[in-house]
Amino acid sequence: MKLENTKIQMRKGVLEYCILSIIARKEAYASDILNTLKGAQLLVVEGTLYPLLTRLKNSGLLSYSWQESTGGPPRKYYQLTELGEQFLKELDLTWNDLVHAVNVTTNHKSNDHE
Amino acid sequence: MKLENTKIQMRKGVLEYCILSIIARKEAYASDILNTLKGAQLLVVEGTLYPLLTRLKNSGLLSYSWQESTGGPPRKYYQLTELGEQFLKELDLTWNDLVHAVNVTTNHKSNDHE
DNA sequence: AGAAGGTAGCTTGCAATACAAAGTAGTGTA
DNA sequence: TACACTACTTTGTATTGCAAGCTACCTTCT
Repeated sequence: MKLENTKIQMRKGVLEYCILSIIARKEAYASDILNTLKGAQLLVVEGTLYPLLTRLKNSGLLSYSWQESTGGPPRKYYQLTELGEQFLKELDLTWNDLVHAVNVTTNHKSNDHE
Repeated sequence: MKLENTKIQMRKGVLEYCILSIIARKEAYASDILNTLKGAQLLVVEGTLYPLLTRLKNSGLLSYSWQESTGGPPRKYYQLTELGEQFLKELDLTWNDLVHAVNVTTNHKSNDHE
């Protein structure tokens, strides 16, 4: 039972929420998102992100537009749709419920300040 | 994109942590565990719990003993092994890290008091 | 004694998602 | 043109929760 695997499993299911939040703040393309996640110690790889972005787009939560980059290939910038913003609000509540439920179950004292 | 599905996905990966925590406090059998989880608004079904308990036992984190019940069939009570207790300590940290990372990413203000 | 009801444990097929790895494509520079 | 870098995409694999169905034990009722 690898701790690293447990981290991966715990990460499952919350990435959607994180990614929608990142995009909600400011339209972003994949590398932006990966770097923001990395900055928060959430290490995610392309093979995860791209299919996820596609799923969110196909579900109507995201839209995208192509934009020229300053010196490389064009980039696919994503924005939240109206539906996406609504959904994100639900996810805020859902996440909060989950944290509360887990902390109650584990009798966990959160050190989180925010 | 169903919100209910998102809840399920978010739940994945944290149940192991919750279950180990419940058992760490006091040895328990499956229905105990299900009821405790239900009490914390974590609805889990037998099809999830039994394979999970088996996996944890096979990984050396849990041990079990059969005990007579007061009026029904015998029960399988689980306890944490030494290894299980060590692992749970790691999970405490891991969970805390994840909550922090997600809250940072989502700019989430936790309403959790604990 | 047998049936019914309740409790307890178990398994399997399916769906969803993260990872690892490999590949394609556009732009700029040597 | 070839190479390096950036950006996007896809696929096979592994893991885990859910839904559904099943077996088995104990007690009570007929």
